[in-house]
Amino acid sequence: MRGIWRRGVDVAAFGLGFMLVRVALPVPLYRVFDYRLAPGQVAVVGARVRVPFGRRALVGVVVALPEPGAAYAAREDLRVVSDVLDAVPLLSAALLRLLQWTADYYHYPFGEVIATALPGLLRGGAPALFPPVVFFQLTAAGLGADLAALRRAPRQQAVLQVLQQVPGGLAADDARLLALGNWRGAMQGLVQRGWVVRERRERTQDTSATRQDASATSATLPVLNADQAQAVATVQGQAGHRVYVLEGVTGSGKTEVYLSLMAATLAQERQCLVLVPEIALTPQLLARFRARLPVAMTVLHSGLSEKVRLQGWLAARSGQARVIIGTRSAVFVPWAQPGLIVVDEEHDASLKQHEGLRYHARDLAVLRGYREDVPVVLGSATPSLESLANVAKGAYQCVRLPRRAGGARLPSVRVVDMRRQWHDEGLSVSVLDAISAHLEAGGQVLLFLNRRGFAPALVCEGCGWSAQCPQCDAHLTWHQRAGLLCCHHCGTRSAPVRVCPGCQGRLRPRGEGTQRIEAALARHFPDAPLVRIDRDSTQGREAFEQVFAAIHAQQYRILIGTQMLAKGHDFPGVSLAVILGVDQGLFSTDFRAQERLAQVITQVAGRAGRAERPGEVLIQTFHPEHPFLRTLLQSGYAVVSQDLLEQRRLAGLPPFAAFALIRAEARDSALGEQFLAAVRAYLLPDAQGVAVLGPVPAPMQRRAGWFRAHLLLHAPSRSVLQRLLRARVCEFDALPLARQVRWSVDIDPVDMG
DNA sequence: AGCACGCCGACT
DNA sequence: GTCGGCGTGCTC
Repeated sequence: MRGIWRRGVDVAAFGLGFMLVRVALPVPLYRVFDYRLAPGQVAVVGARVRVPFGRRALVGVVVALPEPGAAYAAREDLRVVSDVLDAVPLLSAALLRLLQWTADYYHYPFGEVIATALPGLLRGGAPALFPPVVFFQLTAAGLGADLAALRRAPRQQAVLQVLQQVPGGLAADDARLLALGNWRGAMQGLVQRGWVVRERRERTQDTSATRQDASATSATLPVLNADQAQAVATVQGQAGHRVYVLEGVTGSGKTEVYLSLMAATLAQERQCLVLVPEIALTPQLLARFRARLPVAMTVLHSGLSEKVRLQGWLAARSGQARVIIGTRSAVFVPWAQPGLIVVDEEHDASLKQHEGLRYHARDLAVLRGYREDVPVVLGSATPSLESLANVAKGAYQCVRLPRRAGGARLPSVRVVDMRRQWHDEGLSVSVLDAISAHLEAGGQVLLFLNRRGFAPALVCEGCGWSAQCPQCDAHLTWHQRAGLLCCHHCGTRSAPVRVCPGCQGRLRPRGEGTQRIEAALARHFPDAPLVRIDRDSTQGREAFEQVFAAIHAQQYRILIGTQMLAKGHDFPGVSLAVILGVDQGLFSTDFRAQERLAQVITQVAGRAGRAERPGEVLIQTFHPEHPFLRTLLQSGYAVVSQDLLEQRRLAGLPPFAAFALIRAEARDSALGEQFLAAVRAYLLPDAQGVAVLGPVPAPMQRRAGWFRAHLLLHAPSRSVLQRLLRARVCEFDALPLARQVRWSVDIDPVDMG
């Protein structure tokens, strides 16, 4: 045997042509595949390989090097690796183990888990190198050129000036160029003068995604108040892995605590990974970090171009990016020097992926922190019941910031009883009066309603008919601005119906969406500039940024919006927050509805009165006596969440039990349930301790033309549940009807719909 | 998932 | 007589 062995058994090299690699491929199959290496090929665990698979070629990742041993004789038929794409592991052994665990826990094919963890370009086989970039460099003539000669071409002058400061040349995506705005025309002019040459260059390090802010040349450490200092000391007092729940009321300065912990981590030459629930939260967090930490940072989320995403991913992997800010998929990003994981807004349901590999980024962050022995900080003003239960168990440690920073007071919260007063288009007199008082006092007013459109239904006055989605079991939402009926479940849009098709009666919008509230407010307060912020009004990220800048500049006095408005943003000028549409949350059948309602009320309420001005919060409801609302208002989230936890414990619901939801959908109404009946029959003989409930039609049975059904598995613990599912989910495909339905397994489902 | 093979209806 | 429907079988 003439194999080359480096790093123990991690390297397979040609010897007598019998080296094997075990490859995970991006196919929905619960297994891996063995291949032979051709003479001369070398592959390491974690490297990508291109292999023949059936009639096609696929890119997979080497996950093990099986010993040929005595079994080799039987394996001469193995196919041969076509290409080894990485000379060094693209994915470390530690990351592969995390991905393997993810595949096992969420019952998803390993190869597909790996594929979701890789940037698209790497998945497709692109080299793991920073993409070449266009460089601009001065010629000798350009170096000696006189700036004054360009007096009549100020843009060229500006570009030349920048280039003369950087003799090595500048990349087209360099911050110093981007800062000039529209520089391309001017650069072209300089190229034509013969002062600049344009060339493509390979690069070994990222020059854009990880760019560090030139202004933050030294760490400006935050000045912490006593609570913050205590929080930081608690986390720093213990080495290695621990999970901390940083429970900080809105305005208490959680970000300052993150910054402090990050600065200490960076000082130890380690990297920081910060996860946020939404893309929209990354720019402001990045800006705050950049202003304070003088290190290269990168952002990773699905809104980036493939090239930029690859750069960021590689920068994290190489250690060039010292801070990585990302949405949930960033939990899988490789890093060279693990240091600290922060999960911001850890209660947010967006951290759970709701299709494909249905992982929870917070839960995986905790596991990853454990595996890599780094602290994990879960931050929220309204921690999830899961995290609070872990605190109660002693598994996580709670660190509190109970006061607003800067001495700001918490807002006063009042319930407005809708039954006792006149209201207009969903706005009560009390609310209208309060808005007018706050506007007069110079404050901004924020109204929250988690429903887009003008009205959630269009109903006939005569016979009660209402416009229904042809694809879903749902009302169409009336969008007055666009003049369209829209389905919020499948995206169908249709021209409005003018009269009732049954009785020719008049149609009326029923209920309120943000557009209707906007229209009513515009009528009541014609002089107050108003802005609506929801998915319909604020498309694209720059639109979002611009609107927020305008709000900060007090260009708007009234803000009306959906959760887009409620998540994590600071509005220092807002003195009144009004929360509308809480009632459906009070009586929802979803066992998480009250937790979510408590979180959203607390989060929106936190938007009011952040500075010296005391804020006011109004909650409009037809059920002011509801015990949940009373407790929330009298005692706050901390008490309500403990109440809800106790209810969950008594009812045997998560986090005191483990759920898995098996979903199936088909074009034919009965197939999904029939398939799930087969799943049930398959599981039942070994389901001791696990309640198999259903199959039942999903709460909204038809959606986008698919009939949906569920099977709910309810176990006293995750391990009991996993014991049943292990080695069984991978057999579901062999059950009758499996090929005629779309099925999926959702472990720890967040959305039970 | 792809991509083949294989056996029954309406078309040049 | 073929083109083509999607059932089912396999992928190292």
